[in-house]
Amino acid sequence: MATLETISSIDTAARHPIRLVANRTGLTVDLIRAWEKRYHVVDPARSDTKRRLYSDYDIERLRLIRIAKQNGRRLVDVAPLTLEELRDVVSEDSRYDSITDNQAEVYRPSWTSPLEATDAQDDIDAMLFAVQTMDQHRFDQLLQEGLVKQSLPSYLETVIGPLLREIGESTRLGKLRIAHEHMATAHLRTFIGALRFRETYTGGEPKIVITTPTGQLHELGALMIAALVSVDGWLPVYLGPNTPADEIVACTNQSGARAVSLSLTYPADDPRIATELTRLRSQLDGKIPVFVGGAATAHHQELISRLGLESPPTLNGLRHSLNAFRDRQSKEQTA
Amino acid sequence: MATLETISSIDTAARHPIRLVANRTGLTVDLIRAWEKRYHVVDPARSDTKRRLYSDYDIERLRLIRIAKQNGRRLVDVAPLTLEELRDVVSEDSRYDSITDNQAEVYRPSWTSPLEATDAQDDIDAMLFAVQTMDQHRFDQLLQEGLVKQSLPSYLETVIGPLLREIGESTRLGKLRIAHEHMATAHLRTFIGALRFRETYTGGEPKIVITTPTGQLHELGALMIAALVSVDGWLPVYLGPNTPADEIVACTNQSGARAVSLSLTYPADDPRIATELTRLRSQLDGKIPVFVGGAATAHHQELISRLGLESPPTLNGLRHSLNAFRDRQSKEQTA
DNA sequence: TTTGTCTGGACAAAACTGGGACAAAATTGT
DNA sequence: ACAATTTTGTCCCAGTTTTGTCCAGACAAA
Repeated sequence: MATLETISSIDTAARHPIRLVANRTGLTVDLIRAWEKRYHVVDPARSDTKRRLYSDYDIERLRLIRIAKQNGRRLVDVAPLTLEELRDVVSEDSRYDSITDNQAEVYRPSWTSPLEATDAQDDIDAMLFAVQTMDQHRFDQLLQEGLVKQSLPSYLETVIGPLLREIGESTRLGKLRIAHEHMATAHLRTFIGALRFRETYTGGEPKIVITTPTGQLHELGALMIAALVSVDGWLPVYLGPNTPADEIVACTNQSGARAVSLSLTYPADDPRIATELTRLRSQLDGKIPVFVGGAATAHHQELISRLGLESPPTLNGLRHSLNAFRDRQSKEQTA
Repeated sequence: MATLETISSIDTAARHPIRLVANRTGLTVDLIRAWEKRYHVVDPARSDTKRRLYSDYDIERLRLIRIAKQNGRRLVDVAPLTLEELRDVVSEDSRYDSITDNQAEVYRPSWTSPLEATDAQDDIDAMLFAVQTMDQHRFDQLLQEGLVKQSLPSYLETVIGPLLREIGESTRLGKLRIAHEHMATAHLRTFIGALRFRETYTGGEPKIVITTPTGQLHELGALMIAALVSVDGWLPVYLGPNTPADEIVACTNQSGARAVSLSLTYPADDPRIATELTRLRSQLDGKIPVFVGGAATAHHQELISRLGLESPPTLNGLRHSLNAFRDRQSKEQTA
């Protein structure tokens, strides 16, 4: 279905110079040539002066191989595969990857490998510095580069989330100006928003309404959730911040969504949170679960459990709960 | 209405000397000539004494080629392309810049309707329908496709702007729910935000701080301005909505921006608009012009003229004012 | 006069190519 | 666990192509 469409849309015309291929794939020029020399990973056409000319097909191949390598495959093993086989391998690996991610969460609570830990903190520090110096371009660049190093879910959990918290904290402490925070927020909004388009849309995905309730104006948490769940094959119906409970209900009904997720961050003690959550739960079909997340959930534990809402402690936990819910549902349907 | 003027918003009249072209494109005078000599990148008209005279069209071409080069294209490959082809190439490249997934989702088929002149209203209606039916995917698709048909400035002016107004109006009249408006806003935020990345940063661009003052929570107008001015070689320092005057000043000073632009939309009668604008103008270096735009400017004409702010009536007007300001400045500098 | 632009050509830096070397990292064998 | 082997990323070289910059002398504009 989607695969066919994807394949057919890849142009086999050779027209891209090696530099552009390097840009797009994140490989170095040297490496691309080395792979060709040793394993004939690709066999680009040539210009009349022997310059390499790559097709979209070649680029896709290189991209997939790079990901496969990152997942632990050896170049010798993946080099001879066709594009379709590569796709299979990569998607299989990423499934496995996400499982180990979750297990890792359970097994090692906080002391993630020293390498990864320092890496993430280094990245965050570099980003904070870019924000402080108002170096927008550098900030965007760092955001992009960071994503290359790991899977989207772990990136959101280990880098973007902490970054957001540190920016908020620094602003409160006066280490950053409000203007810095605004700039960073605007760029993060654009960056995370763009992530959602990376996932494929086939039409069959279960939908989930994602927003923040009335009074909660910070949307980045909700947006992160939207990006995250689309990785696992949900289709987010993203409503931005500050949506009244009635509207969430109406939207859920009209779109046929099977779940709702809300992000609560600031202000944490807004009394509207209680009234909105209560109204939402009472008006919404009981079969539709409501997930809440964000820094402000801690202030509302009692209410949340009384209303029967779910509040997984981390993004990964949310991801887990959602997938479990979906699997349970699809099992019930077939039975 | 404005259709005729804006569609041909790229002027083919030849009148710019080579120095100005160099200033605007960030290329050197020598380089522009070399490109012409070797690849006929542009073919400027000549004065009666053989001076080169470039049109806006030529400038746009040169800008795009510079960006294409930066994306890894070779001059030989891009030199013979038409303006439209160049736009395609550049937007394709910047979309795939660094590592992205899934070609199918964003790959633009080349068979888009040749009917360039189809009424913008048709597009808007289709988009409104997609919003009403909560068909997010269709909405995104329409936004993308619409952009192919015309230049970014005219697209913003003839489609996105009117679309925003109609969505707002329809929501007020009850034809759309708040949820619909929220969904549309969220997708437009992502879409317009992504547009800014089409332009590349070279380091030499003059900066302009863009935001909305305290109390103005709608950021799309400001974001449109940011996308627009980056087309003309400004580097927007975008701060999102709701920024206090002090912070705007601080940001302008730290970033070394040469201008400020504010978007005023809703609520139009917020008294904070007056106080914030007054404070901004008094604290800001007098040499830095402040441009205001948006639906709410009409309510503050008297204040605006009293403070000496500029309020061009349309996006295109803003564009022209800004470029005139820059050209005036660069002339003063060389003198 | 002084400054800027024009043409044409020269020159040098940058980028690409094929080939190979080398060391770090991963894997295998014992 | 340790050494041997293989895999893999990076770098260097010399030769070619591509691309940016500079120069000289003539002319035009301020």
